[in-house]
Amino acid sequence: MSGGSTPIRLLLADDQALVRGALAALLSLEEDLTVVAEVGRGDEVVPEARRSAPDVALLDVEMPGLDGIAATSALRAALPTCRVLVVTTFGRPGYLRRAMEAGASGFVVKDTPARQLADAVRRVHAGLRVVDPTLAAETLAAGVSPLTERETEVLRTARGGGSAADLARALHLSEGTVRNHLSAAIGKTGARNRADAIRVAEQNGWLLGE
Amino acid sequence: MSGGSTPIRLLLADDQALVRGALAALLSLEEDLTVVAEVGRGDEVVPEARRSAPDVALLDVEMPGLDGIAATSALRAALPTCRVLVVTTFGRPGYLRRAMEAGASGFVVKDTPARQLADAVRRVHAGLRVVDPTLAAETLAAGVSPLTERETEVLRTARGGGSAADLARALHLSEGTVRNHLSAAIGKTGARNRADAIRVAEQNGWLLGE
DNA sequence: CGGCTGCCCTGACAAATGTCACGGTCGGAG
DNA sequence: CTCCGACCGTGACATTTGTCAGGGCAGCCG
Repeated sequence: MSGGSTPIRLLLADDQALVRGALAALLSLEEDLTVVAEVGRGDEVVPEARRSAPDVALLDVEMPGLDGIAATSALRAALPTCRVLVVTTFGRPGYLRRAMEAGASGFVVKDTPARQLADAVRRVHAGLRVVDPTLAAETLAAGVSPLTERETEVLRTARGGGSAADLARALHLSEGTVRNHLSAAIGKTGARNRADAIRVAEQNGWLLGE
Repeated sequence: MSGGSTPIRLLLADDQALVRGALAALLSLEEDLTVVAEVGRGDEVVPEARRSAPDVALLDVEMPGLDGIAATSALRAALPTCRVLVVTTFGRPGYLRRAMEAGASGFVVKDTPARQLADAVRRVHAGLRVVDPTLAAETLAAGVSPLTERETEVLRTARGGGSAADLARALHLSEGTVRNHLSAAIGKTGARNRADAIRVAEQNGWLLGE
């Protein structure tokens, strides 16, 4: 199954040190895999990758410094030969789409059995694509974001919890305009509240780009 | 440091299979530790513990079926000799307090370096208490919940996102009363919104007891 | 060009949310 | 017993939020 030649070099990126170390232990059990680098922040991925030249990078989505998706783009641009496998905590439908668009070769949720991870790494290294089938179905169902640019921006700013007047000031808009965008977003997401709309949009990954 | 006699028997409970397996791999590297059981739901902890008789149980807080805190109580009641080490994703200040009240011997966040985990397990097994010092400080700062029982209940129900009228119907109260409790909670949490108050209360672990 | 669509912006209006003052009950302290 | 404080419950009131109709501006197609 795995040649006895040079092992696959791995970079791990996860903000939770315990999980990172545990994954390293798990993957190191495989003879054809070797962990050459570990980082805890998204903005450390590219510098560390330049130094250690991994074959495959395992990136978490939720990370400080830089989004896992953004880190994927940056890494693909900096080291095109390095494949990316995104390993995320919870399978927000839109994350998969964004990750693939950013150049990831695989997408795995942390619910999957541990034994499958090594196989996923090998498949990605071989140039194949790896996706959770059920998650892929959900992604197709969720579709692309129906929100317009302004609506997304307003909703994103509204996460902070300020009042409509605050948002208006922050975005240099009239208070009524802000409320109108919010209303449109509420309608499109099928929510009842502003808070509800934020939840739905976040769950679908429609608020990503920082 | 560790005697060559019988190893410490461990039970792992975490809803993310990948993390669970990775932790098992990490801990199995230690000669004096052995993982005898793994479960993915809170309500499977006690039955599985009865069967496998572990010395120490590592429980995540966020789990389906039964809260990690509640699982701690249940496990302490069922097998008093089994120590509990709570290993949680994010260190909500109030979680620590609740976990200790429920009978946990230790509380570790997943940000801690992987090498310390095995030591934490050994300390817990030896009858010592293990807590993250910075988290302990935060917990004291956050203090006990200032919310009254009704306020907590209303806030907890409000998480679903319904309108005040919905809450009133669900709780058999007047709509005005619901708004009043909400208002009190908003004041006590220092929030501006209902949504804000929910966030703050959740972050401090004041909404736990299901 | 004229018509059309889609997005952005805005103010007026209705509905919800948050605040306030008040009354009732229970338990402990003086 | 009486007072006092804490909690619960309620309605009236001001503020905020969500909805609606409509105007302005770009791009696209006939």
